[in-house]
Amino acid sequence: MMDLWHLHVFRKVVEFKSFSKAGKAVNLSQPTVSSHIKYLEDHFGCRLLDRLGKEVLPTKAGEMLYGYSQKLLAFRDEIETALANFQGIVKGRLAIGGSTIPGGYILPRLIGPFVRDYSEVTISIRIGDTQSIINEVLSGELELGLVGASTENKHIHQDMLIEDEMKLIIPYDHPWVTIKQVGLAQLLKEPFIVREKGSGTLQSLVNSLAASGHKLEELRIVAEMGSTTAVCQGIKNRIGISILSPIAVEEDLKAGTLRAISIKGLNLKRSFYLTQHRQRTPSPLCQMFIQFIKKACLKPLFPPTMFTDEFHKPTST
Amino acid sequence: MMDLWHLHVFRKVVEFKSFSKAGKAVNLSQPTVSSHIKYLEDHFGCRLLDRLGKEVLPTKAGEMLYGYSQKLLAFRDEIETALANFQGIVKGRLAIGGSTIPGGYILPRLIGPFVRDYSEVTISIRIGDTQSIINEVLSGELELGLVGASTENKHIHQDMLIEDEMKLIIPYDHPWVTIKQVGLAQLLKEPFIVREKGSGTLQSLVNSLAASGHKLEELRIVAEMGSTTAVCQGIKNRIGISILSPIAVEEDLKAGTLRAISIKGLNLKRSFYLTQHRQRTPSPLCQMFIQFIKKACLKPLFPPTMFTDEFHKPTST
DNA sequence: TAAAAATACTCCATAGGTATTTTAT
DNA sequence: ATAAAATACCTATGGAGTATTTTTA
Repeated sequence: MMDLWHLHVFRKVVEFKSFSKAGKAVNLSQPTVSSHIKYLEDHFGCRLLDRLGKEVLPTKAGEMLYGYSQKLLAFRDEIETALANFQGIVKGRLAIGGSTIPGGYILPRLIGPFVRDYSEVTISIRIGDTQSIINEVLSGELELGLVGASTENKHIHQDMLIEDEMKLIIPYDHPWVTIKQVGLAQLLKEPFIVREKGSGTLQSLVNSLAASGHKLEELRIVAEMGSTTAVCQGIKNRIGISILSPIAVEEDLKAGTLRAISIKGLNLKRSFYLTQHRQRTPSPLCQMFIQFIKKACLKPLFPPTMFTDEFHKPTST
Repeated sequence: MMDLWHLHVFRKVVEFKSFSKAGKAVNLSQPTVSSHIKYLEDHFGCRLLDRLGKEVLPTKAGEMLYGYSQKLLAFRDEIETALANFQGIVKGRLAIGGSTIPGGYILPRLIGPFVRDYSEVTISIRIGDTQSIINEVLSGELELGLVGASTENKHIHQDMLIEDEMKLIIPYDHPWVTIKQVGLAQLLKEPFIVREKGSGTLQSLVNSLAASGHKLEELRIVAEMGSTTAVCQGIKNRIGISILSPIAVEEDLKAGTLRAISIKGLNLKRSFYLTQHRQRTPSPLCQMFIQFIKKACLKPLFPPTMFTDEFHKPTST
């Protein structure tokens, strides 16, 4: 089969008008060059070079092949450089998926500095429930996910990125705003709003309760809402209180319209995991992004003071 | 060095999503396919295919390479077909040179049927003296020439194409029009016009005279003209008579304004030769043209009756 | 005669094969 | 347990070398 090496040698012969000079140029002996040219001439079934003794000149067919060779070899070089560049260069589109909290609050905050540093990058964030995000990572539609722990799929690799501790969220004028910690027993009597079944937030709550030996049914559930925002509105309208991630209600906590307090005897910590396909090789862009956000998550995204009274003092700047 | 074969195998793996299926498709064993892919991955320094067990899918880099491979291999195929077609196909431009008579009268008549048969052909005729035509054939500017015999250049191959017999050309009212043959002795007394020095026509005349033991100076030369047309005008204006190729004055012979007669004791035959570079491979187009005009010259181009009285009778159609 | 391509031959690097192991479903 | 890729190892083709002959300026 004709290959690029033959054409490369041929090209050199045309350029040097000599077999032996071309041979020197590509570190081949003159007889080897002869055999390459012979191969091509046999392959195409026609003479490509006229050996005039003094110099070697291409025939019409040789001229055609020379022109084509130039283009073909130039294109080969283009491929080489394109792939070489691709190695290091952070460029192109990165599709990330996130469940509600990561997709709605964490990722939007993380990608800001990244896209500022790498202007040729487009990050696409897709929000969905943990399971559908994981499915899309499996299928390859998404290269990366940021979700809660998955059901241990063999093809999924997860790496803990960030810890989140849910809090009891109450209106600013709720009687408990002055209390430092509420007991679990007290909570069970309060009207309570939950996220819909299947949501990560509800799942985390169920897990936490179970860890303390309780069940969801023991709560006085007065409403079930389809989104964090809806729950939030429910709280503000005094329908009930709920357990949410402070990250999701940061605005209201800052504004003072909602307050976050801890519950004694209930571990509400949960983690979000960087989620990748175990076998698929991440693109350099993806690798760079992972590196970037891991570093970014070393310094806390959300100031620890956010949930203290200190945090609610008017800012001086 | 990366070659097209690697890319071809790689492409098949991507398409079949399998090393072994790809191997079958290109008649290679699965381990051989493995080694090809390994070569490419080493060459580019990155993983190109993710082996997911169930199927094999390209990485981002693999996708890039696949796209490029398609183009590169398509271009390779284009080259193959282009050169394959070039073999048989009569197409393109053919540069031919001719000295005065062939370039001005013979070739224009010959190429007519050829360009009619091969519509994608352009014939370019360059007229010049024999020596410059031969030089251009040597340099490759012209692929073919039609000229008188050359000075036996080693690199020139000549092949007799057509014979021409020069005649004494006289005005229609010249006293000799009724005579069948003029003797050489009579000719020497007549006012005579010659072509300029260096012209093929003059050279032929000198040669013919020499063959009969005469010299040019014995003629009563009254004028020297730079072209056949000029000589012709000179004859019509009774400046003198001349020896020319009847081919060049065909129109006047037909119209009866000039007459052509033979000269006893003077062999005025000369030949025109197809002239090629001995080492250079002629293009298929050139080969085809040569074949064509050789066949065309078997039937006389100029009717033998042209120089008889019969010829001058009014045509009935 | 000198210089360059073609030819003859020799050799070894490697493409490709078979057999087997490893890995993943 | 099965199917597919990786690995190990072997073989043989042909790419590339040296030496020589042929060709041509």
